[in-house]
Amino acid sequence: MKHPAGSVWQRPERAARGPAPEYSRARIAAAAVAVADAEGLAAVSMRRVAAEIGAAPASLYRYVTSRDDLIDLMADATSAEFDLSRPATGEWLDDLIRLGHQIRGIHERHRWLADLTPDKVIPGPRTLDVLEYSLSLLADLDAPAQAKMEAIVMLGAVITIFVRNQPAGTDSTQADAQRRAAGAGYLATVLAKGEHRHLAVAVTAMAAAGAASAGQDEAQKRSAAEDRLLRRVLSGLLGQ
Amino acid sequence: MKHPAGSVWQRPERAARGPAPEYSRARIAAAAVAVADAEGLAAVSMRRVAAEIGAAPASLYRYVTSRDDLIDLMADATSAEFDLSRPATGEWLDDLIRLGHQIRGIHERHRWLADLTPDKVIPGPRTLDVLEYSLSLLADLDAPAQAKMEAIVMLGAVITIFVRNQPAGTDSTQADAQRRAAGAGYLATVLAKGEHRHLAVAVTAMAAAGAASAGQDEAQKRSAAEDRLLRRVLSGLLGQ
DNA sequence: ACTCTTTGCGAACACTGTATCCAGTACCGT
DNA sequence: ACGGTACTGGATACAGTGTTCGCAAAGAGT
Repeated sequence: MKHPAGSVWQRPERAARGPAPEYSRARIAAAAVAVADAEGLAAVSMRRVAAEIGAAPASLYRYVTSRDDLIDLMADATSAEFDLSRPATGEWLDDLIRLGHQIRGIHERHRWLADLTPDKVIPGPRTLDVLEYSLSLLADLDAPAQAKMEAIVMLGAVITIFVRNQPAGTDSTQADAQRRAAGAGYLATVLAKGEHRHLAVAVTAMAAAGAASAGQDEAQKRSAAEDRLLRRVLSGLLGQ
Repeated sequence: MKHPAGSVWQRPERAARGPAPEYSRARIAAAAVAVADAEGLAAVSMRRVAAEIGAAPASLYRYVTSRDDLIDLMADATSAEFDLSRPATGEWLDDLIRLGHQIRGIHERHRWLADLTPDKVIPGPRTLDVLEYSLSLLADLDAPAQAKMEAIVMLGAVITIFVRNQPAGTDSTQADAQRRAAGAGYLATVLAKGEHRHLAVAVTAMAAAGAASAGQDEAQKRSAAEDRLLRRVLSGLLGQ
């Protein structure tokens, strides 16, 4: 066999025989996360991460069978930032919203998470713990297990949308910002032609709302609006 | 200036002077879409698309300034497949669901659409037409324009999730399927350890539902379940 | 007919992920 | 104690990738 089968998580981190590894998955993942936080997911190349920890590029493949594996490691590393200690309060919607706030915080710390395709990442142990915790918040709710799962997936998806539509603190990559601006420019020229009546009013409405939330405590208003939207979606999915 | 500024859509397709272009954006986009349909988005490289239309790799850059531009072209090309002729019926929820069915159909024909990051693609003219049409379906509904926009974005996002969680007809790439299987394997070993009670019941429930929809007319049931979920989400967002 | 702009393209650059091979090392079973 | 074994880190190489540059040819406008 060429590669030891299965995901990163099934392979033992340390081999039975042979010299002690010089690095570790955790250290590699941390380095990769740091690079992604600072320069975006595209900057996370095997060579870059290897250089960051002082290793040769090919050495990483002793810890990881592919770049996808590395990204699995990164994703699970962020899942470790959840606080899963707070038990269910009995108000499942509030609990879910609170969980949403955690997700949002983590997404803001690691904006590259929004670039991941959720179902291409193999969930690691910490991610599965988060999933278990999320479901535990809904344990007392009388709903089919499938609906609960859907609601949790939805929670993540909606928050991803929130984060994406939020102007990045330090604007992602310069090229990305340029593309965004180009898109806005084209939209303006199309709207100026006068067709697209409904789109025009929607765009101006959204622009007004965006300008309103430019202030600092206006960010709270935006957050409140997001909470309201989340409540609607979740209670639409799970509510009676 | 190095590059003519702005998105693909603002630049004129044909230059005023000089020889007539040998190819066209439409033809390039069509070739790229064909490649993506058959072999996935990763197979869409400049060299590949160029070869497909019988051009040299560097020639594509006369029509497109980057691969991102090419993908903009591809995305907008799929938007042309919408039927925007059917006017609003007065039942906005039904109209939205019908629109959802169109989205779903297009996503099934072009599974790579699920790999796109929606807000990194600059919407082209056809996509803006679809947006205008979508909003027109909600014209008579008394709701803030922003909420309507959110609902439409949500509609697309939910359907993307549907499509992703659907076993691909001809399974995407072989490597992708292998990773999926690896993930399932790891999940099984974790669940076997006995912790993750809630996750265990959820997973078995989803597996049972998945097995049930293996049959042919059982696919209709799944579709019905999706419609129900969509209705809940949308009426949760826009309903009174 | 002449000029200019634009086209198509060969070649090259700076990357990327990854496989292969090799020397050295530390454990295991004897 | 000591092979043999299984591992480690790494140098090198390969097949791709997106993209740029410079240049010959060719069509449109004057």
